[in-house]
Amino acid sequence: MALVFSSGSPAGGPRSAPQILGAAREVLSAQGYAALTIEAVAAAAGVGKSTIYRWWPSKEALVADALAEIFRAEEIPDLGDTRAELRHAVDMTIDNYANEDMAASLPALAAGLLHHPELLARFRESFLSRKRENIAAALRRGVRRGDLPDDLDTDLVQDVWAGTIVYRRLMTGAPLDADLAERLVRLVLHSPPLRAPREEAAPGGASPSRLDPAPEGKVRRSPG
Amino acid sequence: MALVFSSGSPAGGPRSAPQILGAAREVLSAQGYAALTIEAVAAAAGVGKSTIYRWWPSKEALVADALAEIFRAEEIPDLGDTRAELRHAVDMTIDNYANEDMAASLPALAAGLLHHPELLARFRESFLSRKRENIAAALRRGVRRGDLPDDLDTDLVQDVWAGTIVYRRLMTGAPLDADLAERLVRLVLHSPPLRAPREEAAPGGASPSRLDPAPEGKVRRSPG
Amino acid sequence: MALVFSSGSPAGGPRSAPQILGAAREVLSAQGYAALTIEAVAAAAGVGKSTIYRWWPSKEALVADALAEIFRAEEIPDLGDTRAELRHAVDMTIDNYANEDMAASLPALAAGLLHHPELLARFRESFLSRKRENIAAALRRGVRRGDLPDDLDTDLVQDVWAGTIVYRRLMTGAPLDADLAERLVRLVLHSPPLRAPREEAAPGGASPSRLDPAPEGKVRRSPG
Amino acid sequence: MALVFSSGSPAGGPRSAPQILGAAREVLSAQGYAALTIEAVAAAAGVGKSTIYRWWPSKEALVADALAEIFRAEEIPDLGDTRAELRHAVDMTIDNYANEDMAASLPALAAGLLHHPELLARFRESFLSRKRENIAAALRRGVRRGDLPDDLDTDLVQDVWAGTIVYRRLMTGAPLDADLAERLVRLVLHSPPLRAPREEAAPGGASPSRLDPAPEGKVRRSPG
DNA sequence: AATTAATCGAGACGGTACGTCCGGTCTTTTA
DNA sequence: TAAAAGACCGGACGTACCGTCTCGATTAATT
Repeated sequence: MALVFSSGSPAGGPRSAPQILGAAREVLSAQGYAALTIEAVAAAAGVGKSTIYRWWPSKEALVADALAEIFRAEEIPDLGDTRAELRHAVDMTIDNYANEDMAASLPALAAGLLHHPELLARFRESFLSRKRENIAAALRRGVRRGDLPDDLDTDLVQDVWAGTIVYRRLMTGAPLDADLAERLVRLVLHSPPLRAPREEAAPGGASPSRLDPAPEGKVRRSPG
Repeated sequence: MALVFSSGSPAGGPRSAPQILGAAREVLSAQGYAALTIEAVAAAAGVGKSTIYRWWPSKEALVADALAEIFRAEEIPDLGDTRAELRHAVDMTIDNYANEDMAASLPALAAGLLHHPELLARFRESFLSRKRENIAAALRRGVRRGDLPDDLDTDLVQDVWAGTIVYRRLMTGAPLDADLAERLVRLVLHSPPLRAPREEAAPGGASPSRLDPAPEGKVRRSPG
Repeated sequence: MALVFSSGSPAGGPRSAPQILGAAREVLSAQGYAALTIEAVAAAAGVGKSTIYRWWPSKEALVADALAEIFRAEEIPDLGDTRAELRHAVDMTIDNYANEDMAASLPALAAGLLHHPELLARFRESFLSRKRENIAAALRRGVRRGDLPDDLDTDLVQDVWAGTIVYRRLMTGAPLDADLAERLVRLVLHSPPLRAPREEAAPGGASPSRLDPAPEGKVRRSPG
Repeated sequence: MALVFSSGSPAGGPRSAPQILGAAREVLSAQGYAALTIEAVAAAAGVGKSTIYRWWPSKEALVADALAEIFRAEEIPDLGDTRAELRHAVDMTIDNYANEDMAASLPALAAGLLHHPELLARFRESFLSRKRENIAAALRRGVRRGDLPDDLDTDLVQDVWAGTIVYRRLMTGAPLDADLAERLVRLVLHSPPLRAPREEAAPGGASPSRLDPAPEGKVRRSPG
C-alpha cells in the first residue's frame, strides 16, 4: 500500500520509509501506542527526527501508515460458496484485530483523529473503505446466489462484524477464535434484521420468513 | 458511583473531587482525550497538581472516574415486555456512546490500559461488569418469559450490541439512531447464532426451533 | 553579586543556582561561548533544562550571571597614592579581561544584546556601572589630591583603559602585562586631552595649544 | 578585496559571490549577527546552500568576507599635516565601527575564532594588518616631521584608538563623534607614555627621565 | 558543435539544540 | 495538618539549522 498519510512529495515517502515503518511497528509492539514517540521511532530506525516530520504530519499519520502495511484488506476470492466467503471475510477481520497493536492503535487513532477531519477521512478511506468494499462485493455475490436477502444492509453487517471483534479484543478481552467467526458468519446468513433501512421501513412478510427456516440448508446447498 | 480508580485513602477521594472530575469532563469535552493533561485539569479545578496525583495514579484513572459518573449502567426495569426491555438496554448503550467524550475516551482508555492489567481489570469491572450484569438480568427475564432461547449467549449479545455501537460511533461515523437500536434488538430476538458456545458445539434441533418461531411470533406481531 | 539577569521570583534564583552558574563557567572555559548550550549546562549541572529556563530568559542572561560572579568590580581602596590607585584600577580591569572567557564572552554578549535593550541596559548596569563608579571614585580622589586635572573626563579614561585592554585581548592578541598597565596609568596621569567635554569646547589658551609642556606641569604643580 | 576566507579554488569564489555577500550583509543588518544563518543567506541570494559551503568553511568566514568589502583600510594620504592625517586615521576607524553590523560582528567573529587559530590569523591579517600598516605609515610620517616622538609605539596607539572606539560603540554606547575623534588625535600628539616598550625599559633622555623617577614619589606626596 | 567536467539550484538526509510543555516527585506556604 | 502552590528533574514535543550528500540542470571549456 502506498503511504497514504505521508504528505511530502509525490514520491510518497523518504528513502528510509521501510526502516521507519518497521521501527514504528517494533516500538508499537514493545511499548504500546501511548508510549510510542517519534524520537524512539527515529532512533530505532537510525534516522533523524526531521526525516519523519518531513514526511508525516503527526504520530497518528505515521502509525496509520505503519499499520496500513499489515492491515488486511484484500479482495475476497470468489469461492463459489457464500458461507466460505463470509468466513474468509470474518477471518480477515479477526486477523486484523487479533494483532494487539492494531486493536489498541486503530481505536486510539480514530479517537485522536476525531478533531482532524481531513486525516480522519483519509484514515477511514484507506483502512476501512477498501476492506469494506471488498467484503461488500462478496456479500453481493451471496445475494446474487440467493444465499443472502437481496436487501441486505452490507454496511450494518460489517459494523456488526468488526464492532464485535474490536470490542471483544479491546474491552472484554474475550477470545477471537473460530467459534466466534462461525457465529458471526451465521448471524448474517440467518438474521432477518440485517437489511437495508428502506426495507425495514416497509417490511414485507415474505423475505424474512424465507430466511429463517431455510438458510442453513440453503447455503450449504449452493456450493454443492 | 464511588471513585473506583482513586487509590488514596478509604475516604474515597479529596474534598475537591467534584470540582476535579467536573473539570476533567470539561477539559475532555473542550480539548479531547489526547489533549487532556493533569495540569490543565488541576488549573481548571483550581487545585494543585499534587492533589490529583495523591488520589489518582494516572490520567487514565482520573478520566475513568470522571466518565464513570456519567456512564449509564443502571438496572433495566422489569417492564413485562422483553422487546421493550431489550430496547431499553440498547438505548442505554447508545446513550453512553453517543457522548463523543465517552466514545473517544473509553477505547483510548482501554488501549492505554492494555499494559496495566490491574487498572484494566478495575476499568472493565466498573464500566462493563455492572452494566453487563444488569443487561444480562433483563436478557434472563426474556429467557424465562420464553422470548429468548434459554441457551442465549448473553455475553455475545452484549459484545454485538456495544461493539456495533462503538464501532459506528468511532470508526464509520454512522448515526446511532432509533433505526439502529431497533435492528440490534431484533437481531437478538430472531437470530439463532447468538447462543452459548456449548450449545453451538452440539446444535440440537429443539432449542433453536423454540427460538425461531416463538420470538418472531411475539415480536412479529408489531410489524405484521 | 545577586543574580541580576535571573527573572523569576524575588528569591533571586533556583536552589541549584551555584551548580548552574559553575557549570556554565566550566562549559564556557572548555567549549567557548559559541558552543555553550543550555542543554550542556543543564547536563553538567545535573539539572533539568526547565530549571534554567524558568530563571533565565536566555543563554545571554545565564552567561551574564555566571560571569558576573567572577567579574571584579570592587571599590578601589584609598591608598593615599593616586598612581597606586590608578594601577589598582587598571590591574582590576586587566584581571577581568585576561580571563579568556570574559574577553570572548562580554563582547559577544554585548553584541548579542544590541537588539534586547532591556537586557543590554541591565548588562551595562551590572557589569560596567558598578565598576566604573568605583574607579571614578578613585579618579576623583586623584583630582582632589591635585594629581589629576579637575576637569578629567572619567568616562573617557575608562573607555580608553577598558577598550585598549579588551581590544588587545580579543583582536590583536597582544599581552596584557605590567608594562601595558603602567602605560595606561601614565596615560591618565600625564595626558591633557582626557578631560571633560565642556573644557574641550572652550579651550583655554595654554593647555590645549601646546599640550606637552603644560599638562605635565599642571599635574605636577597641583600637588606641589 | 579578494575573498580571503573563501577556501575553494584559485578562482576565488563562486559566480554568485556578489549576491551571496550582499545577501549576507542584508541579513546581517536586518537580523543581526546571531540570527544570521547560512540557509537564510542562501535563500536571500537565491543560491543553494552547498554553493556557500563549497566556498566558505563557516559562517564566520562568510561574514568576514562580507564585512571585508565594506571595511575601510585604505592608505592615509600624505596631507603634509600630521594632525590632519591622524584625524583621517581616527575617522576611518570610527567609520568602520559606527556601522552597527561591524561593531557587533567583528568582536563576535574574533570571539568565535579564538579557538580556530588559522582563521583567526587570517581574520587579523585581512582586517587589521592592512589598516594598521597604513595608519602606521602615517604615524611614521608624523615622526619624520618631528610632530611625534621617534619612539612612538604605533601598535599601542592603534590599540588605544580602535579599542576606545569599539568599546564605546559596543559596551557603553557612547557616541562616536567629532569630539571623540579630536581627543583621540590629541592623546597621541601630546601623550608621552605612548611610546615603544624598549624605550620604557631603558628610559633615555628628557621625557622619560622626568616621568620615571618622579611620579611615584610625586603622587605619593599628594595625600601626605 | 558536441562532449565533458565543473558548478550550480534544490533540497533530503542524519543530527543537535532550541524553547515549550507536561509528567510525576518533592518542598514550601497558607489557611 | 491537609492541601494549595509550585519548584524541580526529566524527557518528548515540533521547529530550525547544521553540514553532508545526492540529484538533475545549466554552463564553459575542451575537443
